[in-house]
Amino acid sequence: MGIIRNTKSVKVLLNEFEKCGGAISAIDLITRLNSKLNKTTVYRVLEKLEDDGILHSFLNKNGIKWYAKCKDCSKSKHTDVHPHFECLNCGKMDCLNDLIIVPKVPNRKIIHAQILIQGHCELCF
Amino acid sequence: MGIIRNTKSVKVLLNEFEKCGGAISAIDLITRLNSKLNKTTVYRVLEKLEDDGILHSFLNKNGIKWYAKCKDCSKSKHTDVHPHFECLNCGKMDCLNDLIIVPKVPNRKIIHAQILIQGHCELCF
DNA sequence: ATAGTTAATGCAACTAAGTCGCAAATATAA
DNA sequence: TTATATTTGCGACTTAGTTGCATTAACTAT
Repeated sequence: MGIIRNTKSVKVLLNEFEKCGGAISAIDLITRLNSKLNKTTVYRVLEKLEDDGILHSFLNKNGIKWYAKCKDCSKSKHTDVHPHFECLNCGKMDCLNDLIIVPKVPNRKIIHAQILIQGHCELCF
Repeated sequence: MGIIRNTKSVKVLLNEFEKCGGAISAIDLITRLNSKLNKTTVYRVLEKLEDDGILHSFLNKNGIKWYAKCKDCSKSKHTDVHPHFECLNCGKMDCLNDLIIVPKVPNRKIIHAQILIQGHCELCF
């Protein structure tokens, strides 16, 4: 999988992340780009960009999918395991820089971890 | 909110958690109990049991809602903030006992945190 | 540059988890 | 036992995300 061709859709989507700088939900992207791209295309390109280590995805407290740019990930591994912060007031999502120490769990093999911290952001403080 | 009347639905649902001992997804409960309870009722009673601090809910990696019994929560506060472990092989979900130290985030008020650890469980090890 | 190949796109129809309104049933208090 | 208010079941609905397929566009080799 992963991005093979440098299409208009890929450019449009990456540009959106460039402009905004932070995380964006899939549905929000679909709304914003609905004159330029089809819903299905948005979902498919996001998936590929994630496979390629360019974006990473995570869910908010309602199970809605969000995407943000990766810092140091590649096709082979997503090393970038950081917590996400969800503002319960305005709904904004941020990637936090802190690395999380995932506790060892006896008799279990840990592959990945997702940490969602909820509260009020700088603006809604 | 919260449970007011001691109805059949409440007993049936709590009994299911008693039998199983662990976490159960809402859809799984609906399937298991579909001869006894209506889908809407299941969702509504689960919500009330959560309000009452008897159950807590969390999402798996696909955004599917799971419920499990609380240990020391009440109507007024859900203190029980522990990580959940999702087996990527068999789909089982477990509550882990470890308490997680949520990192402080400058300029933000932290209200809650959700930690989902993914990997292989004891059986799928 | 051009034609041929293969991947990407758009569209419409679909899936599935979860929600809502309302009438009927049932638990509790008086 | 009756009155009242909550709970339940049902059907219809909502919405994020997926699928199949025909069309279009990007890349490759000539």
